[in-house]
Amino acid sequence: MSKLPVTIKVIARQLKLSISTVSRALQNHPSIGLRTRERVQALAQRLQYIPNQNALSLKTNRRYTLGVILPDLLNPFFIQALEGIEEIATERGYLLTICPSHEKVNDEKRAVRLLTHSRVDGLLIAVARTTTTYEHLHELTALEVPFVLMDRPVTEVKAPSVTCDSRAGAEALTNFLIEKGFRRIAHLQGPAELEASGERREGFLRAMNRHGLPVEAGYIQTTDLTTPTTERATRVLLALQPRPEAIVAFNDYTALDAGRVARALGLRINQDLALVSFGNHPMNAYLDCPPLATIEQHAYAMGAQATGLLLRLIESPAVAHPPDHIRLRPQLVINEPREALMAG
Amino acid sequence: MSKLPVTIKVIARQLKLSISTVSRALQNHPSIGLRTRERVQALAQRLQYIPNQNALSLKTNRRYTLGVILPDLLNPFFIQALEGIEEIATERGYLLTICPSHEKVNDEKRAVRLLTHSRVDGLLIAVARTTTTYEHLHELTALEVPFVLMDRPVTEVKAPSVTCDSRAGAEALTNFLIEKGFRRIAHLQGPAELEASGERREGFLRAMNRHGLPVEAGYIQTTDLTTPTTERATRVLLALQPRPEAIVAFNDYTALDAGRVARALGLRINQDLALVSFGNHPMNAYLDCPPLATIEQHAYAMGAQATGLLLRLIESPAVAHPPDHIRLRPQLVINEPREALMAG
DNA sequence: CTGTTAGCGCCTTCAT
DNA sequence: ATGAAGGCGCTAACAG
Repeated sequence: MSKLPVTIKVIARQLKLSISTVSRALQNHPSIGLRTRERVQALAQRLQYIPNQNALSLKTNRRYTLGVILPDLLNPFFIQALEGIEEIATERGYLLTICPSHEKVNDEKRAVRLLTHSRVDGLLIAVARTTTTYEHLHELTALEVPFVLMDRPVTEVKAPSVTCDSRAGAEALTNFLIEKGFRRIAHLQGPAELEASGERREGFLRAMNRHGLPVEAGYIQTTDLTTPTTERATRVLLALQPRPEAIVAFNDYTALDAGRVARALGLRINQDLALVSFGNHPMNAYLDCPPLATIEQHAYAMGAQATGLLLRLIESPAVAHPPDHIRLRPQLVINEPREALMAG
Repeated sequence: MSKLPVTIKVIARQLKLSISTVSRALQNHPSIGLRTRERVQALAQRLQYIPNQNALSLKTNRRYTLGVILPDLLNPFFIQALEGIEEIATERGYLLTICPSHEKVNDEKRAVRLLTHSRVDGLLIAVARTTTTYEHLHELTALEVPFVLMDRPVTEVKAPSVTCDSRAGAEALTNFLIEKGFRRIAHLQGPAELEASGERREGFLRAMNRHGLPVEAGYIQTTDLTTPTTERATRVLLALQPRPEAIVAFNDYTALDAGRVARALGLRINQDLALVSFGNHPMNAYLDCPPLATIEQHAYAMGAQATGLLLRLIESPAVAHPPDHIRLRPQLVINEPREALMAG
């Protein structure tokens, strides 16, 4: 019932030419007569000939496709990264096969396996939060499948990476608060399994130390990034004596959750309690009371650079690449209070 | 320099077996001796043999990959759809190749071409806002490439589709306002090129008519969905005499932009002016003043159902499929005022 | 200028 | 129970 596929063989038969002549004609090979070439191309056009990528790939071992493993598509950070990836990949003629890992190691391992089997030319991976064993990545190394790690650094794995310096970001946020005159600054840190949690805490502590400011007992609370936990942690912070004047939150969501709790307790945000955070979440633009400052981590640039790196690995495997580690400089973004806009 | 790939040929040579024996052994073909099978599988394991999907695809004409063309990845609606797609695709063993069209016809056409060439098994497409010619889709039909349209209905193209009944949604929103006691209700409609714009306006008008309510002159304003235009349109609406008591906005962003303008003019949201909208945007959960009500369009379900449909087309092409058109029932979501949470 | 041949990796008759 | 041969669609020497 289904139409038989149009191949160069079909074209050759119809034109009473050999298969190779047709092949060359389609590639504008110089040795083919103009006359013949035109006949071939005309028929190919008419028959809507489409070269079979599977056959080409079989020969060249190239799919012109990159595999992308991302932990969470609902997180705009990774979507922005994806956009950066897409920009470069498209520009270079590559397609993207995307696998969400849902922050689960198992899904991540499955994705690595599937993508390897499907013979993508290389992989871009932001490891899941729960990934603590790395055989699947070591296996990629063993198989010599090029891959680049993004966002979440994995010191244990020898592979190029593009990450953002969380420590510097946290330090910048804290400095910002200190310069604004805040002294009793607390930190809502992320879960231990995220390397970023430790880095941000370090940045926070460093800024405090450098300014000779003490971190009061209990001023560092932990959240697993779910709303209830963040709310609980915030209540703990705000019940401390003396009460913190400002909080460096793990990310924008954390800051919002904390802000809600604070207001429920009757505190005025940015007066009684200042909040700063990580992420520069697009939704901030729509909030009446976004975090006072937030850190832009350049997800887009991260994706783009990782893709550039990967394509270099793929397209010139001859060169011995010292495992590149690109470290992006985070950027402090100060959110203008909404009042400015109200005036307009 | 690069390791030569492990193929069944390599295994055969090492084991002094024929290629076909190895092939069969790996597939647990019954006619292979247990002893041989074990030796083959053991070596394959040790050598990290990975079957070459390109070779398989060449024979079977199956990539176990679906192409997905989405207009805008930064729009959570499409990401939710993507999650639905991914759920079903993964469950059925398919990978996804994703191409953003950035709401541009040209990117969309390019994507269709690339995906067709790469021989994906089928396509899921939400057409770009600017798509008004459909040769690229008709071509898919001609090539007998299975595809399913999502979200944005294209009456001109004969293909299965999964969409959400925008008209019913707008009607529900308007009814909600009327039941709340609002009478002077305005509408901020979307751009003409979106079929959804017309549908939502119709739903709005129908609800008004059914309740015998007039739509005052100028009570329908248009926005291209950018913030400045929405702000301008809102100013126009709010300058009208009599001033609208409520606005049915095209989507949540529109409602937020409108709300900001209203407050800048000194109006109290949900008292002097009620706002309802489309989208059930996740950010609503973090807003102090989300739209009073919004329409959930079941992006996730849409993606999942479209994928189910597509896989049916792919896996049983024999059956003559009457072009299915699944129409999802939109759902009215009433946003609780934030005060409730403040109490907690 | 064009045709013949071989081969990419794998599966699948058909022989043995 | 195993091997040999052909073919999926295409390209690229190698012949003429």
